[in-house]
Amino acid sequence: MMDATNQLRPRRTYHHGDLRQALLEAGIALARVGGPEAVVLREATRRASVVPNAAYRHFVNRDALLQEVRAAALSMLALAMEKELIRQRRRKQGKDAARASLRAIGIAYLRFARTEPGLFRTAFGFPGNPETTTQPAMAGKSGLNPFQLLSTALDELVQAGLLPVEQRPDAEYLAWSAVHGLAMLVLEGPLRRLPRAQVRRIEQRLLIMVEQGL
Amino acid sequence: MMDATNQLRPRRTYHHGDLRQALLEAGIALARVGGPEAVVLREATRRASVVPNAAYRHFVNRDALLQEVRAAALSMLALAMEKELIRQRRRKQGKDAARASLRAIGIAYLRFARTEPGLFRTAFGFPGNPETTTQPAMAGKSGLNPFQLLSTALDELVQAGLLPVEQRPDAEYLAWSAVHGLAMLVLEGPLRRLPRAQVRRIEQRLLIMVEQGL
DNA sequence: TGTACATCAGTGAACGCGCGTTCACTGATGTAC
DNA sequence: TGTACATCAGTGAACGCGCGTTCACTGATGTAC
Repeated sequence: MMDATNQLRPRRTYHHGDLRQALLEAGIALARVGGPEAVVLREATRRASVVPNAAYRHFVNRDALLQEVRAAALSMLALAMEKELIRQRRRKQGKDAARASLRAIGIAYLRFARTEPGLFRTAFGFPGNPETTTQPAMAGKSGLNPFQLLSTALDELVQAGLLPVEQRPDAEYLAWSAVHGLAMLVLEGPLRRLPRAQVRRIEQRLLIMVEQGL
Repeated sequence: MMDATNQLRPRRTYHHGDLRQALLEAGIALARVGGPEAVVLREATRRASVVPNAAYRHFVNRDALLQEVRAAALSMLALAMEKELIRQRRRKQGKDAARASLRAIGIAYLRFARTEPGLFRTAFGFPGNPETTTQPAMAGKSGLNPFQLLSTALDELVQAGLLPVEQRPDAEYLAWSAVHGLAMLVLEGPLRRLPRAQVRRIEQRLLIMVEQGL
């Protein structure tokens, strides 16, 4: 976060300095708390201590801002996945490492949904096809977005001989479905009120189910 | 649909006859086309040829109407599941029948999401805990709601010796997650643009994955 | 069987809400000479 | 180095939007005697 930029108090200068960035950060903060529908243009400008229509110097409309917030959320998830990949693969080789990769992706996804529900919903909770386009803003350090990281993990599984080549095509959709579904049910479905510990156990079992079932 | 009730043209009588039912049907029609957010009180009253506030004689507020629409959607899904159960279990016994039951639930769920996306989203696409409460309005002919039908199928699996008893608890959440996730990805996620045939193939594989993975 | 009256289910008019967005503007910045 | 002027990034005021919801009302229905 910038200090002089993304402020709530009135500016001294007439010009803001970096309004675009400030609006984006405000948008991310809003999404974090309330999901995509909370990304309200007027509120973002309020937080940047700027008049509502000033936003139009930097974004063609509200949706443009929202898309950038979404890209940022996807990028954060990619980063979290990369981190978990390193952690899970530590001291592992061959088949173990391959299994650890897929597991890491799943764990990071489910944890992101749990710890950042607003951003998760912003990333996935409304129509859009974020995963197929390759846009650096959605990626982590590796330059891969979450979907591509999953694909890579599955490729690894094939190379390690743990997934038959003929099962490889579209396998990301199977894995993704399971993990995404659980995330949604926990987030805003009937599993919302389940105790955290129970949810964690279900998560573990789900990941095993995917591994076995693929 | 009633004919004299749910009309678009002005009534002859001052009283409507069955406004409550007409509003509910209008609400379902709206949900069918545009999902939960399309269930707009004013539009429902318009369709019933009635002034907006007349709705308040029958529903305490918009949300009350929406909840009834949702219950109706869940009930329709339960009905579809019951139908598919009969179809899939035909001429099957023992283990085959048990497997067919789980399969039927999954198939019906995925088909409902595909053919009635608006109602599906109304049933599951927003916060709420519809599955745990036992409310007849959400149920099919058997009196069971979709979640309970899934539970029953899993019990059957245990009885047939296809699912270890110790794996039974919470198994519905695993199965549901997979199927729900795919439905969401197809409906408003990155799989939206996939050709129907490919989606069908993925659906088949997903159901197999669940069966194997449980 | 007829009338008086309470109850019910509609009407009519109006609110506030906060949003996204457009318009014509002005203060600040940076560049050419 | 100083000045004139174009460009840029903000301001100020206002819109229409359609919604959910409240209020005081009136026409129709059904019930008690």
